[in-house]
Amino acid sequence: MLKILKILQLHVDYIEYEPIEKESSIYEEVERRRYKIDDALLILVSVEKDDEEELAREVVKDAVEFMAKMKISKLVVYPYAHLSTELAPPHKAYSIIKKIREEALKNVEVHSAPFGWNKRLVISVKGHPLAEQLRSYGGQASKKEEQVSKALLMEEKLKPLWFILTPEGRMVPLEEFDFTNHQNLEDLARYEIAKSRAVLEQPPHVQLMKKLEIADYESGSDPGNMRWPAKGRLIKSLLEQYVTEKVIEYGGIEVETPIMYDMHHPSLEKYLHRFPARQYIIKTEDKDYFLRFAACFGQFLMASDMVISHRHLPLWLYELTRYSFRREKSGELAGLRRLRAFTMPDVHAFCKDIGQSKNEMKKRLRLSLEVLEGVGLTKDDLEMAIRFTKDFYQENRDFILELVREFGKPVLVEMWEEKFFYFILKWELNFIDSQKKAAALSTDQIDVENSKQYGITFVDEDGVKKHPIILHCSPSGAIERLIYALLEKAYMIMQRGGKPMLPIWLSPTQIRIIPVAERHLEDSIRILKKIEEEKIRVDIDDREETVDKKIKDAEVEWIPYIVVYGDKEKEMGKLAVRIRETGKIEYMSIEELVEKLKKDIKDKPYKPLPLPKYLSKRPSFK
RNA sequence: GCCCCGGUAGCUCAGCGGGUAGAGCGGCGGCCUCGUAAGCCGCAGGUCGCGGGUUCAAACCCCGCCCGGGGCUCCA
Repeated sequence: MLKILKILQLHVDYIEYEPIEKESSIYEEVERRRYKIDDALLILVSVEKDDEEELAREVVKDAVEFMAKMKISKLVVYPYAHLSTELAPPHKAYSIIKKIREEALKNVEVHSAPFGWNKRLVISVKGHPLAEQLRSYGGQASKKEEQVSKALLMEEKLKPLWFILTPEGRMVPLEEFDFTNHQNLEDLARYEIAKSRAVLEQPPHVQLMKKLEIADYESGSDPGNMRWPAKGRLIKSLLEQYVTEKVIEYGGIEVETPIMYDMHHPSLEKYLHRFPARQYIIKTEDKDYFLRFAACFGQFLMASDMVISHRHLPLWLYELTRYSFRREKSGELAGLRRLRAFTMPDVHAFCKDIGQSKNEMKKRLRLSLEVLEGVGLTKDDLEMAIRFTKDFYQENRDFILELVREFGKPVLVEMWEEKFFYFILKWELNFIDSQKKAAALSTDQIDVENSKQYGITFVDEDGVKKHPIILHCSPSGAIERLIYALLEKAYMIMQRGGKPMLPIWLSPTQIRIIPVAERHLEDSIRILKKIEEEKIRVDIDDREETVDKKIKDAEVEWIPYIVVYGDKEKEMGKLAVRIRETGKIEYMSIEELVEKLKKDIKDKPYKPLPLPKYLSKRPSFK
């Protein structure tokens, strides 16, 4: 059994203590009053039985280094017995604490809380990730320092192994894989492991989302909560509808659940504590609530009240959350890539056993690939990552390989020695953006714990109540992130000299009609009405501007089809259609144009244009 | 949360060794009725992110805060 000196190290806004009464046979003389120290590093020291005095130097060295890094000038040494059940005798503890103080005094301003007293203690810990750390010193190596931060405790134990798994079934250690022709996969691996970044400019999609009037920041709200003007709302709404339709097509059952939950609900409390991310908290007179950060709670609470038979399984419950909230640290927010309020389609599959869950997972990967493809992202735009435990891999090699084959390209593998969250396997499809950053879109995972936590059961063939296995899948990832990916993709096309555009079914205006002169307006309106009847979003630039100007404005809006209508067309009985994709002008009848568009759109959802059809009547959201 | 960069007209930005604000685009008005990426002329429009300080004087210097970006950290 190795003994280590335990220290809880806290970066505090302030600490305030007041000696109340003597508590130990050994104590220091001290004036009984309130002591307050601002902006300091507080070390709560607990000395255990076999701790050595030499450790004091190490403790101080470590603290001083940290203080220099964080620009903290004051150190508060606070004897704190409560970190251990095997305390050293008071005289020994006191001498080690004195030693720490002496060592520290050589380098920094030291404040010492008195030893041997019961004290009233008030602290305010700063909110950054390094503000709270449990440190241990000593042990056999006498050096190995351990950094554990609350909910992430488990993660420390975990030493992931990285591989690339090819569709042929080769499991290649990362450093041995030849990334030629797999640039994006290499970028993903680097992003996941090395976390290398060297970008200074703002993500390109941010400028595009503003310019195209899709989304913008809203300073009147919390950062990471966007505003969505008409065109953005339309695109988002179409995507929401599309994903929902696809899930229902695959057998999903759509439900809706509340966006806020009781902080102290027994099932939720446990789950909440396993999540390091911070929540939005809503305080009311009698209770505190948190805003959901996923659809899980509502669906699990619902499922726990359902009467489910093995005959009903697999059962897919689906909800599209508008919104899910995560109060991400401010420095992590980025345009539409990472938000504090986001729209998340989430479909859970309740399965009878592992066999069934594997089967469902394969279907869901197919669903996800279909959804992303429908949105305009192909496998060339995506890289897959799979994470699983060693045990699961050894027992399920074939299954894992099937997933890789479905994707059809080598994938990044992260293998854990042991399970640490609630899932044993998880895959994601990642988009690599123009800055080489990876963002997860679709994902699915096998959860073997939560049905117990939430008391979700089904009655099996043998009449026994059992806990199902739960799959958590978002077939598209956050809708906002989908838009981010589309805009980043368009930007990359632009960089290569191509013309950026959105998929035609998502383009707010699909056809713009430009009358050459005022006398062509009447005919143009007739054409507009005819096209509109076919459920196509069409508008008309009736402003008093030159044709050139109107063309330019339509191009800047990425409108896929621009129709110029003047004397020539009137005479010919055909439309001059400028096609964005090819850059060519083709002559065709209204019917031919409609036909062409319908071919583009296929079975994708349609919504009418939520803006005035006459550009002269249309305000700008800029 | 910390470190770095930025915030000036609706938008994009210039001005910043201190001396009471500029351009282009957009908007409005007028002329032009126009043929596939910006027609011409004129006008209006600004608490210089917010608050405090230094100064005879602050967009400019100092402090605090807010918003955006990047990095660190993290991503259930």
